[in-house]
Amino acid sequence: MKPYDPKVIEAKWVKKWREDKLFQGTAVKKATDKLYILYAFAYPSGSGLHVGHVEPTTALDMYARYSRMAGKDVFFPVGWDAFGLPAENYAIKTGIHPAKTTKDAIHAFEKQIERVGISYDWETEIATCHPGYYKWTQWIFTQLFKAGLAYRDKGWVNWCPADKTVLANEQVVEGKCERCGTAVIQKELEQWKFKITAYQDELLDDLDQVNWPNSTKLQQKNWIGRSEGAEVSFQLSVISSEQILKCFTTRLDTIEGVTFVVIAPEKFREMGLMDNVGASFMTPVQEYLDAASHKTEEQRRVGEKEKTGVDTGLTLIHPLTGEEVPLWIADYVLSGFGTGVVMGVPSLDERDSAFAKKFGLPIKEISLDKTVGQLLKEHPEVFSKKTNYKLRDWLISRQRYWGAPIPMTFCNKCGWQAVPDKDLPVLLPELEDFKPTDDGRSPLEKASEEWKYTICPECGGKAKREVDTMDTFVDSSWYFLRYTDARNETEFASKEQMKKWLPVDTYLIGPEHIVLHLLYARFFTKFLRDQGYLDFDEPFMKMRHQGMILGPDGKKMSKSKGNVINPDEIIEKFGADTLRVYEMFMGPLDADKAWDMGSVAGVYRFLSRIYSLFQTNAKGDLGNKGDKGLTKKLHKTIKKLTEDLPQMRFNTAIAALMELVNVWSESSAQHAGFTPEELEIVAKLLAPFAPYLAEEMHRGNTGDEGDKGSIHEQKWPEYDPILIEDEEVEYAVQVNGKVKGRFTIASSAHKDEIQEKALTFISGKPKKIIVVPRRLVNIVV
RNA sequence: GCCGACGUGGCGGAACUGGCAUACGCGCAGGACUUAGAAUCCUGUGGUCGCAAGACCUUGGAGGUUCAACUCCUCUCGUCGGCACCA
Repeated sequence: MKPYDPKVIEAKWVKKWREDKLFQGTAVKKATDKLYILYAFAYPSGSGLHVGHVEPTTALDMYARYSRMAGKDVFFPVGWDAFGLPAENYAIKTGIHPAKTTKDAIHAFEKQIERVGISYDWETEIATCHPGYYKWTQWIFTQLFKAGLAYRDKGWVNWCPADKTVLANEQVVEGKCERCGTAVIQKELEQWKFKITAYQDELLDDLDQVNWPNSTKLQQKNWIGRSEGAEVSFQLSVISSEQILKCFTTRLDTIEGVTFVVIAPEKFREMGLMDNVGASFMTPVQEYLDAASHKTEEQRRVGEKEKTGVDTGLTLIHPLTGEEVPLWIADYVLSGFGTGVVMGVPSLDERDSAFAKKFGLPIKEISLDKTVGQLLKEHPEVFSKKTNYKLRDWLISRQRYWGAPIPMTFCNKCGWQAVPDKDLPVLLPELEDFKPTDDGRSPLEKASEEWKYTICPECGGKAKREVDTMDTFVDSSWYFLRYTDARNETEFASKEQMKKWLPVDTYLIGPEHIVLHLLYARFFTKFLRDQGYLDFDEPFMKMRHQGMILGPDGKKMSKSKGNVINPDEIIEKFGADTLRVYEMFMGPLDADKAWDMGSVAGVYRFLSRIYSLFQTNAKGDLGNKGDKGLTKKLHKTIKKLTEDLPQMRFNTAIAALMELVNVWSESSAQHAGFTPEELEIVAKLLAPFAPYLAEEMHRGNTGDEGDKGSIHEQKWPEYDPILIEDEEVEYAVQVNGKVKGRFTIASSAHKDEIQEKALTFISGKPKKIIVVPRRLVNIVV
C-alpha cells in the first residue's frame, strides 16, 4: 500500500491537466446552461499569494467544479488589476520599471494559483496594464466624454503630500490617504470627473433586482444617500441686497423653530457675502474664513468636540414669521453637501442646541402643528420640494505614472478633444523617472516632446496631451465584460459573446469593495447599456463576501505581528488538497476565521485515511463486498453535498464527507466496503474539494491507454431516494419539553402507535400529546 | 452619534422553516502498537454533584410568547465592521 504522498500525486496531475488544457477556452464554447462565476479582480502584489486569496478562490473553484459536473457550462475567468500605486512606489524607490515588477508578480501568482488547483480558464486572462486592455478603458472614457458624462471641474480636492496625488473624497479614510496613511490636505486643481450622479436614482432603485446580502445593499443605499426634503429660501434683510440663501432640510415641519442659519465658510466666500458685512464684524469674520481655509477635513473633524463659528452680523428674514434670524459661519457645515447652508432649530436638534447654547443664540419652543405637505402648499414662494443626495461625482484624474493615460488633448483653439478611436490606445510612454514633478504635476509631464504634443483632431494644429492617468477603479469597472471576449481588437467585447455569458451569475468579493468598486461597475454597466452595448441593468446578479483569514492569534495577519501564514509552506508540507479542504472547513465562507495549524494536520489525516481506505477497498481485500449501511450513508452524503455545494456551504459539506469516511472505516474493520461503482462515486464526491486526490483515485492506476478521462469531467452522482429512507426512526420522548427517554419504531408506524409507545414513559393521564413526525413526542402532564 | 452584523464546550464551528443543543474537526485524558519516540489506531470528553444508577444546570444577561426557543418579541451587556458635524 502506498502512503499518501500529495507531492507526487499533485505534481503528476497538475502537469497532466495543463497538457490536456482542462477547462481552457471556455469563452467560445456554447453556453446552453451558462454559469459565469467571478472572483474580484486581484492586484498582483509583489509579496505573492496570501492564504486570504486561497479561501475565496478555492470556494469558487469548488463551486465551479461541482457546477461543471452537474452539467452547467461554467465560465470562470481570471485577470489582474495591474495598474496601481505599490508598483509605482517600488519603481520610484528602486528604479525598476513597474511593467517588469508587475509582470514578475503576475507570473508568480499564476504558478501558485495553478498549484492550488484553481480551475481558472487562463485563455481569457487579462491585465489592465496591457495596451490591448487599456485601449478600451480609454475608449470608454471618450464615450463618456462624448455623452457629456466626463467633464473638467475645478475645486478643492484631497491632496496626499506623500503620494503627490489627488484622492477622491471616497478614498480618504479618516482624513488620511487610503493607500499610504498620510494626512490629506486640501488643494485646488482642474480634474476630470465622471458624472455618476446622473445615474443616482437608478443605482439606488435597481438594487431590488439583485441577490446580494442585505447589509451590502444597505451600504450602497446609504452611500448614495437619497433624502426627500425641502428647500427653504431665506432673504438677506439688508435692503440693498437681493441675495437669497437656500437651505435644504428634511424637517420642514420644524421651520417655525428656526432661530439662526449657519453657512459653510467656502459657500460664504463663493456668494460674495463679505460685501454686506458691517464694519465691526469684518475682522472676526475675515479671521475665521482664513483659519477655515487652512483647515483640512481631518482638522475639522478634530474640532468635533468643540464647535466653532462666527457671527456675520447679518440677518435673514424668516420666511414664515418675518422675524430676523442671525447668519453665522461655521466650518462644521460642508459646502459640498446639500446647499452648504443649514437652518438651526435648537429646540429640536441636539447639535443645533449645543451651537445655540455655546454662542448664546435664542431657542424657540414650538409645536409641530403643520405637516410638510401643508407648508409646501401654503408657501410655494419660499418652500419647494427637493431631493438631496450624498453621492458626489467621481474624480478620476490621477497625477501618477502607472495608470492608463487619459485619452484627451488640449488645443488653444479647440479646447479639450477626445483622441479619435483610430488613434487609441494612447500608449503609456516609457519613462526612467517615475516621480511627479517637483511642483506636484504628473510624472508624464516628463515624457518626451513627441509624446506630449500631438495634432488636434479638430483643427490639425498643435495640441498637448493630458498628462494625468486614470484612477485604477476605472480599469476594474468593466473587466468582467472584457473576459467574455478578451482578445477582441475591434470592440471591447462582441455583442454575441456578451449575450452568451453576461451578466455575472455569482460574484465573490471582499467586504472592502462593497461601496466604491460595486458602485462604479454598476455605473459603467448602466452607461454602456444606454449606449446600446448591453441589454441588462445590473452586472452582478448574485453576490457573496468572503471573511478574513486571521492569524493563529485571532488577529489580522501582518508582517509586523509575525502571524502571517504562507500558503506555499502549507502546500510544501501537506499538499494543496489539504490547504483547500482546511480553508473551507474552517467555518462559513463569509465569517472571519483564525488559522489553526492543528486543524490543518487534522485535515491531512482525513485525506490520508481516505487514500488508505481507498487502496484497501480497491485492491479487493474487502472482497468487493457491498455494505448496506455504508451504501445508505453514501447516498445520504450525495444528498447533503448536492444541497450544500450550490449554496457554498463547504464547511458542512466537508463534515458530511468526514462522517462518510468514519462509517467507511468502521465498515473496513468488518472487512466490508464499497463496490467498485460506489468507490467511483466517492471519488466524484471528493472531486470539487480535493481535486488531486480524487483524480488519483479515479485514474491513478490507469496508464495512458484506456484512460477514463478526468474525474472533473464526470457527471455528478445522483442519490437514490429509496436507499436513503430509514426503516426505523428514533423518537425522543419529552415530558413538558424535557427529554425523558427515547424509543425506536418502524418509520411506517402510525401516529397512534407512536403515541401509545411514548405513553409507556409516563404514568397517569397526559393533558396533551404533540407528535413531531420523525423527531419527537412531547407529552404535557 | 447613526447604520449594519455577531455573542453556542478549552478552541474553530453544527443545529434547514420554532422540534432531541453541542454534528464534524482541533485540543485534552486513558489505552493498544513500539526498546523509546514519532506516526497510526481504539475509547472517553459541555458543566456541577455522585462509587454508580442518575439528578440538576447550560447557547452573553434579564424577562416574555409557546406544548416546545440558539432560533420569535422586549429590555440589557459586550465584541466587530461601516459611515459621519450629512442638516
